[in-house]
Amino acid sequence: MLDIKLIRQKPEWIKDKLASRGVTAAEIDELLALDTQRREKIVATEELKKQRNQVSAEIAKVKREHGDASAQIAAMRAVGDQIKTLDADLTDLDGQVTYILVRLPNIPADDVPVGPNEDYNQEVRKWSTPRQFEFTPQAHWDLGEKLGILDFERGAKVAGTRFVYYKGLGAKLERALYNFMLDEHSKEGYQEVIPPYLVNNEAMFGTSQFPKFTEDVYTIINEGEPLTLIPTAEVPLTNYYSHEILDEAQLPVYLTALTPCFRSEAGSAGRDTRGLIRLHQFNKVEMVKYVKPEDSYQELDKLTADAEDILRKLNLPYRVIALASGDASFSSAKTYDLEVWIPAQNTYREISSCSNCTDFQARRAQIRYRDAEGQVHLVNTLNGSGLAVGRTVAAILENYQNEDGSITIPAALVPYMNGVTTIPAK
RNA sequence: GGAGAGUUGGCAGAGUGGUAAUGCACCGGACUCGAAAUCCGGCGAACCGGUAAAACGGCGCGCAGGUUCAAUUCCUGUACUCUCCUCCA
Repeated sequence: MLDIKLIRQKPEWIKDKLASRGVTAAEIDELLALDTQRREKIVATEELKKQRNQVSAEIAKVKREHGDASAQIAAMRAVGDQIKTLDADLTDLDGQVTYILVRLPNIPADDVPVGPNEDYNQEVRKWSTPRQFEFTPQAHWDLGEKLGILDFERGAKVAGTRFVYYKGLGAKLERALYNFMLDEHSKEGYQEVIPPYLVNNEAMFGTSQFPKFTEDVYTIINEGEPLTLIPTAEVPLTNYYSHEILDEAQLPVYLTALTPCFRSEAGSAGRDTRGLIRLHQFNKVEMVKYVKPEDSYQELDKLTADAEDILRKLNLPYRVIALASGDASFSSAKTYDLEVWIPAQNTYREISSCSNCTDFQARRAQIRYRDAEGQVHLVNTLNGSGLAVGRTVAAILENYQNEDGSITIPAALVPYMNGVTTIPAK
């Protein structure tokens, strides 16, 4: 959520900044008009409330002295009615202001490429070079099925399309990967947590999946109370400190968690229908940071480096993309995507997204800190995948495949695989 | 699932229709070479409006409604915490 005061002060700047994110100038103008009305009502109602407070004090005094206050009481009855009417108007205007405000995306940082979609993304750097195969590399789903470590058919039978079973060394590879990732992040100072996988609407609002993106998630109703299966651990990790005021000395806070992620993938029909790239349920190791505002961009670089480090240690070629303003997520001011090389598709595919959400989520979720002078400020929040585990399995299967269909286990993972160095061909 | 108790400033903790005591902590001053102790004074969450900045005002006793001229106090609903019972991986 943006600061309404900032929108009041710099409306033209806001319009310009949000134009490439699909926000029209008319929306901002409407918001400001409603905000002006709202503040006029506030002044009017507070004036009456002041009057009521003063007269009520008089009434109290008269009553204490056993006098007659019926004239004042009658007057205040009328004032009370006026207040009631004004407050009702105010509630209505508040609702209208909030409706628009919570649907405005974050302001892109100054160095973010401006553009409406992914065509305007910029490659920042590339690491390593894709391997040259002396044979035609197979897709990971073919490898996985042949090796008996992935079973998409039974996933579909039992749950539906976009579900999978991992088996045997496939399941162990997934487990090895996330243990490896969590260990690496722990070394960098992230505290490992196991959060709830179901969250309430307030949490979904705090990280701004709600109210705009209700279609993308699975929500279950339990005795009338909705709970949503987390689409990412960002939700429970970032809401961990919601409605709290931290001490400045506590910052920065680094958290990491492995969780399953659940996404309805509404609107992605026909895309990545095979394999591990786009499933309704997948594991992801997430990193979340709470930092002071002045540190947030430096922390974003570190966060991105921490995600990259996993790919480097697995020796998987990747590139770093700076997302264009129109391609970044709703709450992000600046996002780097990491894309890993997928040989069978002859392209790079997203495996991590690292974002600085500045104070956007902190304002929604009311996450603040108190500085040495006792002043209260919003924290900045960041999140990044480190990494999407299923996609990492896909990348390993494809990049580490041998001509006979066997898979060499990356050296860094061998200790996590109990010494297994190869997934043998069948 | 059942029963009871609780939720008030950084902490502790009173109040119970007339508009939030008190203690500790914190800040300033006195005393002192300095400190402690003592004394005097002050500050009280967070938020909103207002202002050039102030002043000032509103709100504020878990949350949401209601009754009332007036609600921390009464009524209704609800969340969470604790204790006991019940059940359970």
